[in-house]
Amino acid sequence: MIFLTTAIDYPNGSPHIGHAYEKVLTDVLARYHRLCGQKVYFLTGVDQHGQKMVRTAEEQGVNVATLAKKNTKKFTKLLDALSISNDGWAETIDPTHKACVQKILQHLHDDGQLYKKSYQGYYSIRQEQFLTDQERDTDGNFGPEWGEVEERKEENWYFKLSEHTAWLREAMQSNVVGIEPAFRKNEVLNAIEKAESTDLCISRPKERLSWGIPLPFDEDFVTYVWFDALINYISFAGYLKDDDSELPNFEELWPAHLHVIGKDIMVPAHSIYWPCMLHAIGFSDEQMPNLLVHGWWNIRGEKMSKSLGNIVDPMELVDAVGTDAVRYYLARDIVTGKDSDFDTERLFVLFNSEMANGLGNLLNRSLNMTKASLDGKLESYQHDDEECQLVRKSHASLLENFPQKMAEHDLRGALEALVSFITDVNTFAERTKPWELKKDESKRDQLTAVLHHMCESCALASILLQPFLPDAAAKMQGQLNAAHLAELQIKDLQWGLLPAGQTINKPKPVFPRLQAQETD
RNA sequence: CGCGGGGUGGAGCAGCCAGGUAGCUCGUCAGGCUCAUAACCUGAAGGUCACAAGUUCAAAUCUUGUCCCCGUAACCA
Repeated sequence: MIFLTTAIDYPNGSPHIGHAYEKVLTDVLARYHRLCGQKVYFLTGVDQHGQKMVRTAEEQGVNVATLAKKNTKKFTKLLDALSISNDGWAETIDPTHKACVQKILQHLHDDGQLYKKSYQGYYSIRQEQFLTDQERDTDGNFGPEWGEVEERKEENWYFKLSEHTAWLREAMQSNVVGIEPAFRKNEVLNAIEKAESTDLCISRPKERLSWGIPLPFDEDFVTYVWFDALINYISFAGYLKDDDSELPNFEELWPAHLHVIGKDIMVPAHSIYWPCMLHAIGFSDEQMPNLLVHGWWNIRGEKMSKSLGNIVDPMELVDAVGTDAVRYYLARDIVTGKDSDFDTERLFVLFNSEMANGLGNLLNRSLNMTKASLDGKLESYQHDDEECQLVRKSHASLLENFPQKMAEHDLRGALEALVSFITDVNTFAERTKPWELKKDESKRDQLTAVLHHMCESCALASILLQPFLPDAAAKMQGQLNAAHLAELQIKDLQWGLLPAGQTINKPKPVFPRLQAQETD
């Protein structure tokens, strides 16, 4: 079983293009694994607890639970709009999750991993954490990034993070916890040093924050939001579930094949806290998850921000250009792990040239000619020549390259391989000129061969496109009149997916060209 | 010397980890084709791969140094 997760989003506002990207990235991987014949469990969700939710609710003058519900809906709507195929849905206010978190806390408490102590120091309200001298700037002050800082003394519960850092360092160096891309690992190793000297405060006094999961052994406190949120990866995977629960079978899912996360939450949450938490709970090295850390979409070289007014709303984008174009662009124009520039013009250009003009047009011309000159039926044929062989060679090399790129999580590379194949087939059409062959009845066998090569190529393209653009792929298969293609797995793919005597359906553009610039 | 990322034809980027003819998309110029979504195909121009030194038979790729740019300042992916 391939267990894939995204980060769970913080619904104190509307989703932006970054949220959309992470979902699409993970969805493409999930669908690809399914295409490989693997069982997949794809989990995504929302992190509804935490002080910031409370503050946002106060600002808007609504009940925090109401706000959580309202904003959560925006995220589920986005999943629909993007055709995300998640199997599970994680909401941290779910009682099942709460029960699991409390069981884990109790276990850690009984195991001596937690202790209570009083701490006096400077507290950043915005960051919801106490500050140490390490956070002071060169002048000895706390910078503006911490917002309002006040001196505060309070008792809290701590997790003995420092007792696990030696193990973590070793685990990181030996790839027990895998991190992609590799260059991110250094950041983690540097961050471990800091964790060695500090334990993690995992509670917040109820008197000042009641919106959270109460500690089972101390009613005066609720759980720190990260400690709560990270556990979603196992709680919704069925860890410590009740017998009558409908959650999946944990032993089948765990460890997570990949936690797909953004670069901002790698350190410390996912690369320090999370492995140490699992280690403390009792998970072995073999049960450690892997991280796929993706980059950010910038806007014209600048960070996306509300103050700059350059936030890209994925819902508006889907409304304007459609699900296919958004999915295609997010998968196509970024190197997994790196940052990229979000550019609507690029979206138009790439989608129009590669999908509409390239693949869509290829399918359309192939079917039209098959319809017009062969009565829509691809009979068996004898003809073969060098041009046909070239197409089959390109077909074979795509079948080799595409899975390789996907295995490296290189979505862009996989799509480039697909586009390159499409170009080869279009070239094939130019050279063999089926529109001339049809004028000579004696060349009917050759014409059939050419059109079959074109349609066969479209059949393969439709299957490889499935993880990226499932709706478009289905439309292509509908026009090819070959619904059976959707049932095939990667290992089944070879030349000859369309049987002799295949009749095709009426062609209709699958990828309408995106028109002009959007009106903003 | 906090940490990290980056500097590649007009634009945007890949390639760098595992050195070996510099690649992709768009743009520009010229041509071809007409089955198709005014789409498709061919050819051309255009780069001292930031700079310098080093290692090597060979460096965009490895090492060292220098100069620039951008994050690390949540809106949080």
